[in-house]
Amino acid sequence: VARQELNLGSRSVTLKQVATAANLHISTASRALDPSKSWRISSRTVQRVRQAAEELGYTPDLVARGLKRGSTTTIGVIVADLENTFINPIIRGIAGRLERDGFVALVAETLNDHDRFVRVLGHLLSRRVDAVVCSAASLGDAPLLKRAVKEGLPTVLVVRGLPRSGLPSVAPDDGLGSRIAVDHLHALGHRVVAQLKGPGNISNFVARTRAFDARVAELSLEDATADETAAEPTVEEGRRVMQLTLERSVVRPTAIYAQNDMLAIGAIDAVRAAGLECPQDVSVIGFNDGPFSDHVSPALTTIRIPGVELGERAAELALELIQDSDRRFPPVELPVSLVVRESTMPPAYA
Amino acid sequence: VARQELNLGSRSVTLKQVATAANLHISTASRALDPSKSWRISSRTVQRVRQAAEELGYTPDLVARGLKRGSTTTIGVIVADLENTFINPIIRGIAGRLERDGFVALVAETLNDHDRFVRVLGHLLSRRVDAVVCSAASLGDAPLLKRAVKEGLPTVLVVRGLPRSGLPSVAPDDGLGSRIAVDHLHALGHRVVAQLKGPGNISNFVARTRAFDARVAELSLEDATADETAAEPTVEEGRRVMQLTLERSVVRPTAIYAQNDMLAIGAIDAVRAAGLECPQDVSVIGFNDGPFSDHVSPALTTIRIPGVELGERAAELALELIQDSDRRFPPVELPVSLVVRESTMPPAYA
DNA sequence: CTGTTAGCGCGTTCAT
DNA sequence: ATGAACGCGCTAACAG
Repeated sequence: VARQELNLGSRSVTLKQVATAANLHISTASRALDPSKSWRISSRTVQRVRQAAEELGYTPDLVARGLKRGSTTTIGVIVADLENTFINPIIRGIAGRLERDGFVALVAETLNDHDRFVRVLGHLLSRRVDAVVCSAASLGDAPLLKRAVKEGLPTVLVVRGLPRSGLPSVAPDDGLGSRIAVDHLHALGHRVVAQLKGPGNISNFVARTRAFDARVAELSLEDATADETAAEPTVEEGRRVMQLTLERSVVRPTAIYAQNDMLAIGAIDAVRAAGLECPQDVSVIGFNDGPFSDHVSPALTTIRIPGVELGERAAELALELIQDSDRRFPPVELPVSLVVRESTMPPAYA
Repeated sequence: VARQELNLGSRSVTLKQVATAANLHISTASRALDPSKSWRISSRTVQRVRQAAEELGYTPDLVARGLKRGSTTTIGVIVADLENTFINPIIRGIAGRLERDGFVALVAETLNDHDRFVRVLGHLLSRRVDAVVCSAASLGDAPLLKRAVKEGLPTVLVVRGLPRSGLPSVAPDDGLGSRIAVDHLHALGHRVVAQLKGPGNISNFVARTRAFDARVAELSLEDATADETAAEPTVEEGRRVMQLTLERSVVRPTAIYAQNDMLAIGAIDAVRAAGLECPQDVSVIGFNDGPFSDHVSPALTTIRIPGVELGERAAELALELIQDSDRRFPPVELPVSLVVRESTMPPAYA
């Protein structure tokens, strides 16, 4: 019994050995073991082969199969930064969806460095991955990725889209998120707001900025946003830019729209460092609702993106593209939603 | 220039084509491109081959190479749960170290399910990974992993060791961590303490429990630990067990040793739910110092494990094992350290 | 239904 | 210093 559960298959047992053990030709064994071919084989033979395989502990060599078939049932996943925990749900979603089809994810990191991006992509190409799902695209990366597509590598963007590139993408509805955020602050009574902008070379932040500006104008709110932009979407940068916002604004905003949770957390730090309180003096709303956003202090009001689903949908597209690489998919935008917690409240004067 | 940067190599360009373009035999081209063989080739020829490869955009087919060489420069990484953000630094460490040697990590998840573990391991075997780094081992898993070793798959454990299994491992010094934690609470003046135990089938929690018990006895502290153990190291379970601890203890502990940060966060929730305050009424110390532990409320006092380094060292061992699979490594224990933040303070009566 | 043959792309003998 | 030939393990024609 225990013996059975531990049966992993032997690396060294080859299909030929199975065939020999079953007194059959290797290709018969091959077909017997392939569910899509075994109907051509007498069921008695199939049984015989299966049993021989079982007894010897045969494991198909996926490398050899990959060479022969020209496909590896592997897809490359390119992420910007593995320490950025909000991508965990994305990876989970991708891996989960892939598993159902027997695919596996090869995860590689770019650290937002373009040279690394090029190298990583080349490496994945070299590994003959069947497709790539990329959540690390910066705005200048379209030509690079299109080059990969031209090489016959199906490519799907996730989270970070590349507008007007024609590349299939699955991204959160950033415009909607900004509008929901601004509306929330407006409804609470805030009249002077500011945003903490993420890097301008990432589509999501551009879209969030634009939609925020538009909504703020529509609602005739006062915009106290600083000129400075966060160089990276990190806690440190959030702290830095928030400090600048506080120092330089002629009239202090009572609410901050941070373009992601990291920036929001940094902003809250800066608020405290300035001797103020969040949310009493300054409300802060974030974006993403990553792990822990509900446990920071104060619990973060934020825009939730459906992380796992983004990953799943992206993997799904990749899988379909593998089947038919000529298919075209319009960009997918998944809805986001408001999660109200403790970091926002009506302004003091309301 | 831009053209150059985008040069990813063509999937379809084969070594043979390069050889033909250079008017050479394929095996000469092969040697010319292999740094460890190219010294046998006239440098003029090497140049010629390199140039041809460059111009055609040749990319070595790592699948074919893998089949031929019998190794894939790929190592499998088995983790319990991708959503558990404290493994991010581990993965980062592993991937970072591997990259230096041109290796790549194939990440797979077990969800702490034994059947999945078996399947995952079999799959990695099938993919012919050159080694496995596993941070998902439960106490019963030694036979399974040893089976893999017997199949010729170098295996190293990271974070979660398997004592007396003989399997190489790189883990935090859990005993030290417990002692540091208890000493910290003791130094603050606490006399009645309790621990929140993680699952008993994971070596780290067992070791932490044992060392805690020993230290508490040495210092003659009163132990108000509940019988109940967390079924998983999660916030929810921390909440549940802490509630039980509060309800059932005859004399309420003034300080809690949570065996990881998740449990600690849950414990703090439960403290609040009971109408108490952390740290004023109950101090809480955690373990791991994962991402965000410094931003929860109150900022968590905890035992820091060197996540990235654990990953790096584990990858290092795996790499060495690949070179010489007969090598034996004694278990490595990396030191942990106390990080004092806001969740601990002297007891009210001190 | 089953056996035969021919490679996938590459590295490594063994010759020359 | 280079070429020829073989085979890694598997699958996909093409027989029969």
